[in-house]
Amino acid sequence: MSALFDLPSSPPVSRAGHLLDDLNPAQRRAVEHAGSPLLVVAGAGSGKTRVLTRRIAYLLAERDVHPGQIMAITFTNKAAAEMKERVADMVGARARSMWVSTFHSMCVRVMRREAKTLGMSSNFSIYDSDDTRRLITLVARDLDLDPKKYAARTLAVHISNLKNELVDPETATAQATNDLERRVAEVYTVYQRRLRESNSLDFDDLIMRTVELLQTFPDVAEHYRRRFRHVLVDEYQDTNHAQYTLVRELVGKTGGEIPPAELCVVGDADQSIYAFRGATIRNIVEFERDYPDATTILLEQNYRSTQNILTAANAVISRNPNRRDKTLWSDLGEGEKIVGYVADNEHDEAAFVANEIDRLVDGGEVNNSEIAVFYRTNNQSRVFEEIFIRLGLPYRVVGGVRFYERREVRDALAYLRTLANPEDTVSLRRILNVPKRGIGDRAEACVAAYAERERISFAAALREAVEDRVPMLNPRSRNAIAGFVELMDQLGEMVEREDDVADILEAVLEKTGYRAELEASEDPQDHTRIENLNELVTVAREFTELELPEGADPVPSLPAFLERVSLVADADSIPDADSDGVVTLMTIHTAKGLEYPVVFCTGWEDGVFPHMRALGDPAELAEERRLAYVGITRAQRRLYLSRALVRSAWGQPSANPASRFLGEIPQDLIDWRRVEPSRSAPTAATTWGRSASSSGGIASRGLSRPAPGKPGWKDAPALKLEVGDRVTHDKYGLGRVVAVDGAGLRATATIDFGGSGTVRLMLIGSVPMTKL
DNA sequence: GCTGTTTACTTTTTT
DNA sequence: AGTAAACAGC
Repeated sequence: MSALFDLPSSPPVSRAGHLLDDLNPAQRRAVEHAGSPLLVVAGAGSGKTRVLTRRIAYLLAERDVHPGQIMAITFTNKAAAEMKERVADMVGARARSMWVSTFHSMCVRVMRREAKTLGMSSNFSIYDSDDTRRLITLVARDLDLDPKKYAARTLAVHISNLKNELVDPETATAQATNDLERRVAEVYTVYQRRLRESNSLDFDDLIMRTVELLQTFPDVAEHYRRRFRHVLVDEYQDTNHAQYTLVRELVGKTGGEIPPAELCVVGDADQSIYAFRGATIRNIVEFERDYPDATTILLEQNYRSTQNILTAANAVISRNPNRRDKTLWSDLGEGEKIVGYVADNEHDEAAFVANEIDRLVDGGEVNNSEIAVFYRTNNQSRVFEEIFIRLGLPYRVVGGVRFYERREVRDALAYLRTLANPEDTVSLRRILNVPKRGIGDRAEACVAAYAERERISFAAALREAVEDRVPMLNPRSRNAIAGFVELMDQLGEMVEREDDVADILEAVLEKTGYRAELEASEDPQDHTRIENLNELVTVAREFTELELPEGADPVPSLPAFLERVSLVADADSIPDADSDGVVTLMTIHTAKGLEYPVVFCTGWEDGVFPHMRALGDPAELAEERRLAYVGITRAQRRLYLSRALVRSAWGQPSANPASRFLGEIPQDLIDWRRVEPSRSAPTAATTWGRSASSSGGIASRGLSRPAPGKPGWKDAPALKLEVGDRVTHDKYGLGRVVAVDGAGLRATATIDFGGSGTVRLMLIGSVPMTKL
């Protein structure tokens, strides 16, 4: 870009004025603040990105900061790219020497550079959650754990949590107090060893090991502290303990060799919706305690939504305990009322949404791309898709099964990863017999056992197998393995020659027969798979072509491509507001950070939203409420809230009470288009499953579940309860059933007793409780 | 070693 | 209802 901006001695004062001109006083203070650590509490829609980018531009223009001294950390690649672009728009090409990246890619960058220090090779693979789960499955099998009692996924979650807390395997072992914890520690220990042997790091390792690096090697830490004098962190409420520590290590301490870097974090505790992934609100809440001389600035003016929408959002979020008081306001006027709708069932709800979209678009008020439909869980998208297809309403679902998680894409990438890092055992074993080439479980186990015994890598053991040094291996398998090794060697030559990734990938698909197998298949799904693979080739092709002309980057394309692919999820696929005239469907989680003129927030039912799993736990319920807050605040002009009286889940229909969050919104803000039929009116018994011709009353009480085709209850619970039933308990008093689980002897009900809390009770035997 | 069948399990998922 | 992984039988 313009060379003008590259001159260090030209920070015209007028530019600074320009940088601050259109900011409100709080935003301006956040941009100008110098010295002490700064916390910007930025409510939804309060111009947080604008503050961050302006602050960076201001540092460069007004405070003589060199771009190379700036590190800005985000959570998504999309956010990083956007920030980089917006800064570049203001300051030009100088922006290129800043580090603007996600936590993970920042750590990869550091780890590649310092790999040797930690005894690793810099071509390490990065394992995503699927690879992680696979490796844990292998480890658990080796340890003879009962896969039913210790599911790989559960173990993975526990290990991930330990890593997020920076607990190493030794500490985990020492701290384990019960059977589960001991098992987890055991698996963790072996898992970590296997990762090391595979020259691989999982997502959590990227952070944890970088922290380890900085803490163990002061000179390394010092190098980065000298370089980065300004650290900015976006979405601070989403940081976990490891990331928090990483930031502290980067910034350094007062009284150290080097004065601490200037830290600026931006976030909103009310929008923390990733606690289940280890994010802790503590980091933002306790910022002032962690950094005693910190300054806090509140951004409360919202530039996105009308006041009615904000009032509703404020009302809901204010029910959360222990929160810093913050009230969003807008000068955009009250705006339209929020529209409420009570549907008979989920189909009815979808039909309402579709009709309403039709009406709004026909009226010329908005076009499809300005409309979004949100739901709590991905499976709720189906009904909307069905009706949108029927009506010919163009839509796009964001999220769900991702491109890079598709089986065929992962298989292809596993080949590439094996070629780039032969020690990557998980990838190697994934493709060992894909497509089928006669190397079955039996043969694989033999090789694995041999590798383990000889303390060599799986890849090395395969080569030994070709030489017939692996015992118990039948000759047929041996030949199959020889063929596989030969194939990989051929492909390996292309890697040696540093051919383009796209060419290597093409060769993989051809020589392995992967594509041929799919082409021969009758299954229509396999047709889609071929298309996905072609898409992957295109991505690879674009990648090489994109990298070459721009940077004088002599990096071979394979490792670079793999890194990009493992760290770039395709959340970029969210259509721009002005793109192709399509309605967007997604979960509320995915919607964070986005905004739409018209928002349909659906499924406001206790058990759906808030989710059933959250009902029993105040902390989880608070998170659901933040989710509600996020959902509401995505809307600019029009907000619709809907719920269904009956919704089918897991094949069985169930009647759900209204979401408690609905009641927290001042009712005068809501224009109810349709309400629940009055309870007192005698309602004809509703037939399950039949569609909404009747008034769609509440599930009648006492109507035991008709189980056609299934044998009757062998041990019927003493009390038959349905979600939504009201009960009175001798000890807890009045309550409402929020969930029913299990059958017969194991039937339990989760009951919200209001002030007395939510309790899960067995329904067997004499229950001190009566149904009202 | 491969394939068809049964069984358990289903929240959210920036990397 | 739909899936993915474990299991049984060829």
